[in-house]
Amino acid sequence: MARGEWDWLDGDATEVAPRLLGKVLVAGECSGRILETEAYRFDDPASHSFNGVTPRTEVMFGRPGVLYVYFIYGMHWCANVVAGPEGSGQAVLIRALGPLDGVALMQQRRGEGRPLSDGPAKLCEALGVSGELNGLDLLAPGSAVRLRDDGFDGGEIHPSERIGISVAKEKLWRYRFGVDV
DNA sequence: GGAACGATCTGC
DNA sequence: CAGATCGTTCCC
Repeated sequence: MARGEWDWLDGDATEVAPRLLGKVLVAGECSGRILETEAYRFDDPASHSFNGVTPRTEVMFGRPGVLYVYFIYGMHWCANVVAGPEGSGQAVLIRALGPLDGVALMQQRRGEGRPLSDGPAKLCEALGVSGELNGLDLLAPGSAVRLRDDGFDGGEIHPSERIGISVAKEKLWRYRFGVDV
């Protein structure tokens, strides 16, 4: 992959997901710290990639560090970071952010009084992420959405069961910091 | 061509 | 706790 500090994205989703905690997701003037992730592996019946390459999952089988955005329940978008190795069909769902920059705009997009980014679809709405950004390179400096590492360390990471799935519920592939940050 | 269902959120 | 709401996938 040869991207220096992001080489670790080229690995199993269950290793990449905890490592994404604490990193910053930047979208235009808005940004937030990643506080919750879930891993979806290629051999995982809960993963979109489980049944192979389809028009939707094509991006999941692409390069690590790419944004995979999917549409769910007829109204919501969710954002993932493709993990590696390339062609293996793995991704990490971003489930929650702690708002950093552009909070006023995020609140405007979400609606007054509504929570900003404590859910996968909420954070997409807050950051203005939708299907047209699917396949974007999160590691390119000029991208509309990108990842940043500011050296933040949130401490201990707690694995738990993933949310909203009907199969493979026993896997502890949801990751959060042990203490609120 | 049709039907079932989904990595969610909201308001009742 | 159920409704909203439609793309994706699979089966006939």
